[in-house]
Amino acid sequence: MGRTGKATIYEVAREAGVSRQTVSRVINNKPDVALDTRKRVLDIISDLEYQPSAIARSLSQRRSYNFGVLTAGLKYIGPSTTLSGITATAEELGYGLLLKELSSFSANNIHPILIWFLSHQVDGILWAAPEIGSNRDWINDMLDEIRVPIIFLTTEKRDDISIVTIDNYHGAKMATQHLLDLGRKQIGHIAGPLEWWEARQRLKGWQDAMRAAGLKTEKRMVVEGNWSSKSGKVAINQLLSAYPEMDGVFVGNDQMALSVLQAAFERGISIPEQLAVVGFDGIPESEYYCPSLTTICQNQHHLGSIAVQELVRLVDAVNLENQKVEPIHLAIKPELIIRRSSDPDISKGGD
Amino acid sequence: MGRTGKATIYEVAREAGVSRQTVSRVINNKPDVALDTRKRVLDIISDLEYQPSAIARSLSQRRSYNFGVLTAGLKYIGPSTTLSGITATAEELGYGLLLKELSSFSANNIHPILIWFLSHQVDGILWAAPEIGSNRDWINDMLDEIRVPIIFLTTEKRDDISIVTIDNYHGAKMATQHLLDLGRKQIGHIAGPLEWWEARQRLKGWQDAMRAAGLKTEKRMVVEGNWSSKSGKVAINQLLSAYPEMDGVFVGNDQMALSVLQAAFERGISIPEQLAVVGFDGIPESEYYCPSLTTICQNQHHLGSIAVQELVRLVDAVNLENQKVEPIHLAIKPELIIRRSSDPDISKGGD
DNA sequence: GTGAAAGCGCTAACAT
DNA sequence: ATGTTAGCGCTTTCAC
Repeated sequence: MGRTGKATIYEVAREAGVSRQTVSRVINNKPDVALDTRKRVLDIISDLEYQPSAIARSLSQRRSYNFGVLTAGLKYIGPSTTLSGITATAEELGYGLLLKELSSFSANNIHPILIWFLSHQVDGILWAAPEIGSNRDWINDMLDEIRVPIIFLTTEKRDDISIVTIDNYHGAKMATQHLLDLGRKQIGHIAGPLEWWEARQRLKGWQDAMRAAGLKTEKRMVVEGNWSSKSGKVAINQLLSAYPEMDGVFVGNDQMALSVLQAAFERGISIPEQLAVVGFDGIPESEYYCPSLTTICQNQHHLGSIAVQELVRLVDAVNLENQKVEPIHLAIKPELIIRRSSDPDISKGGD
Repeated sequence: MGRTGKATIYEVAREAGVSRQTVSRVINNKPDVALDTRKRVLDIISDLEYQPSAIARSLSQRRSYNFGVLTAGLKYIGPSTTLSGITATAEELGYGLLLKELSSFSANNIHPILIWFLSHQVDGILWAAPEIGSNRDWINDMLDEIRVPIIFLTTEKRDDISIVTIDNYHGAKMATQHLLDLGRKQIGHIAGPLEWWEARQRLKGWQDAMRAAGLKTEKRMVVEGNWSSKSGKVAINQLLSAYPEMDGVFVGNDQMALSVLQAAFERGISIPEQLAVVGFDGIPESEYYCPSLTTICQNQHHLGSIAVQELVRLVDAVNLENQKVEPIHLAIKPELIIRRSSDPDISKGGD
């Protein structure tokens, strides 16, 4: 008949000879509708190709069954993989998603985004942009303006908010310890941009692992990159000059590690014999580098998925049980994947 | 005062001693409000921390200023880069985004997604999932159910829908022609999964360029991969056996090309001297491969951006000028980036 | 089991 | 320049 979405609950009620509430009960699968009434209504609904308006429902019910998601740096594989985990799990649990992306990582005009989410009656918010510089400062001022549960990903621990993150510190320690276990003692580090909390955690993990092994960490052993392969190339060249006796290097991410391999190749440095390399992230390509890359694998898809699950729990707690829940703090442990760039005994490449 | 979002237009009207309509005029920046009335209302608004409800506005206005975006494969860099272009331009042009991701590329349960978008009063839809197998078949049945403008990305041309895409065919011809210009005559191809329209276009570009050069294309010169580095490794090994005289290869994407370089390295095949390699995509890392990779660069961020711009044009045309517009067909030309994997005269690596 | 009335928060179309 | 009326399409509450 009329095109989908044209019919309203009122038409259905009229055609079925019942009231709008009865139709409402049917479409929401509520009890207290006689079996044959329900059937009659369902028939009319399919006849009329009736589709309830989510907007009207949101207005009346004062909730939308949607979450607001704030992301940043979608063109990088990490954030987009996390988002992918978010979409999959939200779908599974019956929630839709409103998406905003920060135009720059350190953008500070947070208020309009929050307002936009809230004005759309989101049931909860996922703050999936990384913590950089002072881009979490707004929390102090605005936390109580937010009337819905909110979960922050990849954020330094604080007691007043819920956080789900990867344990970067632990991952970095594992990476460094792996190099130490291989007998390396001159271990450098190419850090991510230290404005990033994650980069600082990884640096700290390297430092603490070195110190725990009785080795000292000097300034010249660390160079800061910006996650890009390009910056990695600059960094490794600088590091090789400043720290020529280096026999192992923990690189802040796999992209920068790629450039370390390229530089070594160009200079005739053999990997892993002369220089053992460990990356961080575990991107799929890392297995196909020359040589394949030892790395700390963080499952960012899982991160997003867990975050949604926890957010749903918070929302349910508030709505169903009407109880305020304690903030959640989860840190997912990453995993060491040993490949040829650190261990010569590993077979040559992916196959 | 009350927490943000608590106050309604009614409270503001009462406090300011005007009607709701006047408040509405103020918040929508409409004319016909006296300067001092406007000021008084604005003061009350900021006193009460009033925030209009986007939901109520959507219901009443029968539009939401939001677009529905369907994506797929966010964990891959292509789709997520496109999404990034979409978010940036949507933000710029004043639109919000409702996001859905297909759980698998070839998923066929499209109807619920469409219904979900429409029930949320989206002003338009961006279909940003790639065309694979028969996953566009639904268009025939459902196109007239969709009451809003819709733009398809990366879709084979058809006259009844609007399409914005990269010109894959042209890119593949450029890649192959580049190898021909270098004097190579034995040129193989590692294709993407041929279920994908893009993969078929790239295959066709290779074929046509070869034929135009008077060279014949045989079955054994082509191996099908699935875009992953892993599949690329299998493919290049197979190709080297079936087509040993090969002196150039056009690889369907950069990830698979990475494995070609790894395989060549392991077998002692020198690149580009013995085998010239061209990839497709132009991912940032490709510059840092060993050796750096010649590739066809497609600007997917721009693709997403253009798609949004065109969608806004369609929406405006319908709303403002109330005119039906002809479907749009745009094909963005990709760009050849020459690096060391095809041309030995190029300097060594990124620096 | 079912229905009537009131309302969610806003805007379009008309008054004045 | 401002106000009134009547919705937008649904759900909640309470009555029957």
